[in-house]
Amino acid sequence: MEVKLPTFNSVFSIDCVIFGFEAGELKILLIERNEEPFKDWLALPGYIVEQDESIDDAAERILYELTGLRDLHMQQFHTFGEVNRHPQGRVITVAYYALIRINGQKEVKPVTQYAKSAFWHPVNELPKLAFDHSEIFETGFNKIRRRLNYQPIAFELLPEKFTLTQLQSLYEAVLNKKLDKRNFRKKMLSYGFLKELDEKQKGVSYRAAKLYKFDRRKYTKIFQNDLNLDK
Amino acid sequence: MEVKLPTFNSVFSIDCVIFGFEAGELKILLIERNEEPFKDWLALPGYIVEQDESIDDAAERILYELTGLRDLHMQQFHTFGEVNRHPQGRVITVAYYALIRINGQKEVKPVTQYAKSAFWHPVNELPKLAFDHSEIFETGFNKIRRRLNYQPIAFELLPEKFTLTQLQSLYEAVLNKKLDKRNFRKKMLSYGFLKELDEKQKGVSYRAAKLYKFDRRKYTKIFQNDLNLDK
DNA sequence: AATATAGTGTGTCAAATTTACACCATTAAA
DNA sequence: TTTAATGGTGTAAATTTGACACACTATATT
Repeated sequence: MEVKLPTFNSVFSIDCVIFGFEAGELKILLIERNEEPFKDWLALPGYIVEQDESIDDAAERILYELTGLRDLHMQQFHTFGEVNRHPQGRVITVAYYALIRINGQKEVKPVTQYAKSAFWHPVNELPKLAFDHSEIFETGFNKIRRRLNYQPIAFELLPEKFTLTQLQSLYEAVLNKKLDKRNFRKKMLSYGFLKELDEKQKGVSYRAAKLYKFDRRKYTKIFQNDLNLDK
Repeated sequence: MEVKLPTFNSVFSIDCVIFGFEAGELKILLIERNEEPFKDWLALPGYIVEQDESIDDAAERILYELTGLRDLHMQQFHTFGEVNRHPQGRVITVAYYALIRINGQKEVKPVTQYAKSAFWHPVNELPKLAFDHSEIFETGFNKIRRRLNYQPIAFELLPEKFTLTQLQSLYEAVLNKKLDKRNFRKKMLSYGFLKELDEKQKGVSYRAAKLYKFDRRKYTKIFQNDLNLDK
């Protein structure tokens, strides 16, 4: 079949808002750009979509190239299509978010030349970012804030085994408000998808807390009747 | 500043899922295509974004050209970017929804040649649509289903003056389940953003119901502290 | 050994919200 | 006048939410 489509000079890109949680603080991944425009500026990891890859595939590839991270569960959340959002031409960008356990070991590091470096930065006190990336970040942050209450996204940010206090402080960081400890625990445990382990926290200089695991099978069993919330 | 961007043959389009409510049924706008590919098929109103218009502007323009409808409050909900979703090349599409009062008078009618006709079709019993439009519709329908509970979208579908029974049957059509009349009314009225009018329904052959209006000012006053849910 | 420190883990009651449930009232048409 | 169709209303039980304080435990310090 012949291709009859108009051949505009339209460019598509992906930008990623990758959240992590470390030392009680919510962080996102930023890169230092190594290309014009906005050379040397801080930006969200993002790049151009190739002709022969779906946008979901592109999101994974681009994140990998700019940060070395793979196999995240990325979720599209908004498309930004203002005419002048890119100084060099028409670029429409699809924004994705993902959540990840920050692992002290695993260094984030660009695989391509497009970025000089990649690093975690607390979401409070973010500097001004390249392009409209500050707006993209805000939109994404609002998105996960809302989803926290009806999607099990918190557990993607925590280590596999976590204490209820860690879980609570994550909720507090995302929602930006204090929660009541007893009510929080009562509620979380009442859902029935947290599995209490026989293990305790280690290396703390105070009474060690019990560790829990998120039981995804139970979760989906409990919520299988809910509407599909993705997309 | 020189344009250095790659010049891929990427095409952007917009597709619209326009909901209406008539005779107790939820409907969407379909067009009959007048162009290859999928000539003569039914499809969502959609077309290609121009170089010099934002995607939000494009959505309004395209909807107008294909259906004659203007000034709807359109809301982006998802971007579809599979490589082979369009048989003639790479086309990424941003999907929008809008809600509108179906007005017996106001005929929907294409302004361009791209569509032969435009018409309302019940969301149950939808035929197979062109491209991946069936999937786009499903995604959009799920979206408004969810939003119904925390955005005042129901009122965009109803006439300015409506009865509580009409409001309830709209909720039932969107959520696809029966609701309890007394509880529904109690709840709706308790919000305080419905204004009871001194008027009654006319032309019915049974006891006429009171008419109500949605008071948007009160609504925003009540919910101004909520998170911004757009985007 | 005693003590200080820091965070863990737990229960109850009041208030608010949600749910289930049925019958008389009104209007127009037959 | 009767029938058909829908409008409009209240209460009680169950569930959920929200407020609230203190004893326990493990380690580090003296």
